[in-house]
Amino acid sequence: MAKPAHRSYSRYAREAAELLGLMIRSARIERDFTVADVAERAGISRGLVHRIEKGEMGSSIGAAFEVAAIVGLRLFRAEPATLTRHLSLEREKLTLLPQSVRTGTTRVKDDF
Amino acid sequence: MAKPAHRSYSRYAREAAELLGLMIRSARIERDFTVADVAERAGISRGLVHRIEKGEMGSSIGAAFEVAAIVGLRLFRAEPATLTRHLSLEREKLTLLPQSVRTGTTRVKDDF
DNA sequence: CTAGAATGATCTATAAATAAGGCATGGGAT
DNA sequence: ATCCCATGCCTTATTTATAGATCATTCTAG
Repeated sequence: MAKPAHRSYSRYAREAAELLGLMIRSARIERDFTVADVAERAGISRGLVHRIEKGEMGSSIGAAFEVAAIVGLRLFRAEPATLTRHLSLEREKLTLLPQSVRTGTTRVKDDF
Repeated sequence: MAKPAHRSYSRYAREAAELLGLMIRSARIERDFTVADVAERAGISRGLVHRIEKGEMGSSIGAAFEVAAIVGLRLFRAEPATLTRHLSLEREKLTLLPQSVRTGTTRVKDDF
């Protein structure tokens, strides 16, 4: 069962989503794309593009990032090629970290 | 009717989602949080946190950004306060742009 | 090596997101 | 001012994501 109703979000998360939406809208307008244009290109509905631009928390990551890509918005301040490189670096970084987190023992921080 | 099936995404969008997931996982491990910890704090299921970290395109913006906030990941390379300021600036910027895009006439670019 | 725990994956119901269409409004061009 | 079209916002049917539980696997600590 999925019990939820209306979820609560932190201010940071809400503002991040709203900022993403506004940046998408700016980029879209600067490129002279209509909402319908972007929707068709992304293969999603006009309404969804609209909701993404409004920063609604329910829209999917896939749809939002696809729209961002279409309007030329650079996620993570990175060009496509740079993004790929960041990805490789992050993958490497993760191999150096423990693959599971030990929680019960709080030893690392306060065992002195 | 919603007709879709499996959507296709651009490489850029897919890599951005994967990168976000990996960065979340790195931040979580560095902070010694377990997946279950983060799920409880975010008010979502353990499975969803896992899918977000895998960069699956279907997860919601709200859940992903909330998790990012919890593990201390800075979205858009901005601290919370900075993010709020960026948001204000972006709002202002948008008031200066046209509120609807004229598409039919291709005049702007090639009318010389 | 063993034990315990975290992770990863799968399944079912339920909740939520999405598509599609229509309609009202407002902005922009003429 | 007028017309046209993009935008914004509903509603409904359908698809999809999510919760929650369970089980297998992999990691870590001892």
